[in-house]
Amino acid sequence: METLLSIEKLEKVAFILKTIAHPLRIGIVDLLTKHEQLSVNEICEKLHAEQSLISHHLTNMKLKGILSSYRDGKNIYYSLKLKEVVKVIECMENCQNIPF
Amino acid sequence: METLLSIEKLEKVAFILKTIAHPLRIGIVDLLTKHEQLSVNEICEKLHAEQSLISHHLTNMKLKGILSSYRDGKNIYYSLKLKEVVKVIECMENCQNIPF
DNA sequence: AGGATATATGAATATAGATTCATATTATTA
DNA sequence: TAATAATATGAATCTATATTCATATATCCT
Repeated sequence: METLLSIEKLEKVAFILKTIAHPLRIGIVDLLTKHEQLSVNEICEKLHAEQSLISHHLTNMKLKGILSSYRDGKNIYYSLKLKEVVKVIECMENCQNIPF
Repeated sequence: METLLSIEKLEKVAFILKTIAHPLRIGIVDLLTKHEQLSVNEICEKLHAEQSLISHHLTNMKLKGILSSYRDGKNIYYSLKLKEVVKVIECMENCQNIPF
């Protein structure tokens, strides 16, 4: 296949992009660029979303290497592990030509 | 909601990311950064994929403002319209820390 | 006009992802 | 140790997306 990217790399890139390509998950990344770390509850409140739903998304993003977490007492704090995703969002954020 | 991004913007960003977050579609964008324009058949061959499947993806990406196309005789040539998406892919491409 | 080539389209199916709900787990505190 | 708070988990459901297949459309060539 005559591409810059190997099939393997295509899939890796797609994998990461898919993992963030969702309004709530972008919201999570966005929050964690501004807040170093946040508890699940804080994220739920800030995004006005259900605990269970946010938890599923967080678990998933952690599993895929985008977030990390640690427990402190009753709370679990999440933070950004794969910092590169911020660039992706900034990139889109500054995009004037979004077609709508 | 206390985020950098408004809900509206979160959704726009997610919309674009979702539109490229797929191995074949990343392959298409990647090809079109190197080739100014390509016919459907050329894309099919380079990506080793079925005409109909590629056509669906192309139509979809065009609909969402990422690609444009023109007909020349029997062929239809596609090219990149929303150049910003290239940056997104480059960004991921140069990412050493992809967790796998 | 008829055949060949390139592409698009639509319906059917298959697959994956998101959301909800009920409940489990872990830690804290009275 | 019982009650509460924070989070996770799993199954069920809902929704969206991808793929395939058959066929339609457009253009070109003879």
